[in-house]
Amino acid sequence: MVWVINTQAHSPKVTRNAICEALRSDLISGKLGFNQPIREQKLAERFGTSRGPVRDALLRLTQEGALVYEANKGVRVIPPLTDEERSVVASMRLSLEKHCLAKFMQNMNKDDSHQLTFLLERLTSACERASLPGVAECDLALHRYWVAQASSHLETMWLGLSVRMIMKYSRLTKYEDIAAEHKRIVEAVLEKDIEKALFYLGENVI
Amino acid sequence: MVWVINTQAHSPKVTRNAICEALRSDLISGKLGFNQPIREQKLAERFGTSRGPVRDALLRLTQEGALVYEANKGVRVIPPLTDEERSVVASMRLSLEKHCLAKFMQNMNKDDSHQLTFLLERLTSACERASLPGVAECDLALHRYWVAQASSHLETMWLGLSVRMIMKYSRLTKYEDIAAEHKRIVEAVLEKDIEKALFYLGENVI
DNA sequence: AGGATCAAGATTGTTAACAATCTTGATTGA
DNA sequence: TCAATCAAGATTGTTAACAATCTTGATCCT
Repeated sequence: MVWVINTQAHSPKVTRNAICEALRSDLISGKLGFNQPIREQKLAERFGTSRGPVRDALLRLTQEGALVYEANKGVRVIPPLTDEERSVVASMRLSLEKHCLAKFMQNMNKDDSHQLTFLLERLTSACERASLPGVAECDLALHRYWVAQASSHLETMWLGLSVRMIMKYSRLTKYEDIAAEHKRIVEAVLEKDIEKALFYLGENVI
Repeated sequence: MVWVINTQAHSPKVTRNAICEALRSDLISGKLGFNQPIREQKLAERFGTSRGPVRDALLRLTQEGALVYEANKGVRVIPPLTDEERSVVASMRLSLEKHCLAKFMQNMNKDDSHQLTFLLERLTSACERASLPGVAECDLALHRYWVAQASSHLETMWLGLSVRMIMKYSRLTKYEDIAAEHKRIVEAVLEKDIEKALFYLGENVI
């Protein structure tokens, strides 16, 4: 995530996307409590735009599953998944991500390796700083990389699954474990050992 | 799906939803060709609203995966999934739907039975009429029923998976098979035979 | 006191106008 | 002829004003 929010009017292309990513980041890191209503006007002021683009972003996050919508009442943060729902979503995400990782490893080039190394370093450093928003975001960014490289079709689907999962879970895992788990995965990927990579991925995505 | 599209201004509450469902129906039934661009103004005229609600609906279908968006160029119908992608999506949908069907069968009441019978009849009749839009829609409506009853959280996710799948596939299956497959499933459900129901579901969702 | 009714404020829903961007096709120059 | 340039039209992006709906709290009646 390298988005820089532009409160000025210089690059209007990314406003919608930027609002969306910023809000998602807030949701993942738990800055917004469950069931808390989201007000369009507040966000419009925060991002220096009108309500239009804000509505676009909210609608998108709603469809992604991070927010729920009620007619004439706006959106609010979804209540957490039940354990049952969570396990279904996790198994879906795992099978999707295994497919993507395997496919990604077949076509991986030198630049991909550098990107992975970079993303892993970023995650490790966030874990050392013990910054929850940072960890959650870097974690997702790493996984997202190989999914996106494998299939842009599947990327949006993966996003929805992952955001829902991490909103419930990222509050109670140990930072050192996260860093170590991902180190194992990335090492296996760089060694082109598909079986090992998928195995460690399976341990990580629960 | 009992939505009645309101081109008049009398019940403005459902415009967004109505536009969304109508477009999805068009997409499923293949009225719009792959990669065909979708123009906001045309749709606004068709539904008798301004571009605002139309944009909302397009954005939602984009996130759902039926359309793709390019900055300043609007949306267009997604190109079909590759066979690889399709098999991943199918297995995700199957695991999601198996979970939901099992859960639904545990809590099923008398009204649910009637609904299922009704939806099955509707599907059968659509198959007899050999109307592709009708078959695709009734097929989805039946599956959607037990998913929605089991978990509204999972419903939106399921929709995205199913729409993508059916957009590629619904063009080349035999109508009699569809009716028969669903008859088997619903009968098993009404007999409360979970194993049998899940088995037939697995044969149907490919 | 307790509940119903109503009005004021807050919030979302819709619209139309305007701005920015892209596309298309004609024109120009070599 | 061919490519580059430019202008006109089409299309999307944004905005602000207005309409519809919901929420809140005060008032009134029993």
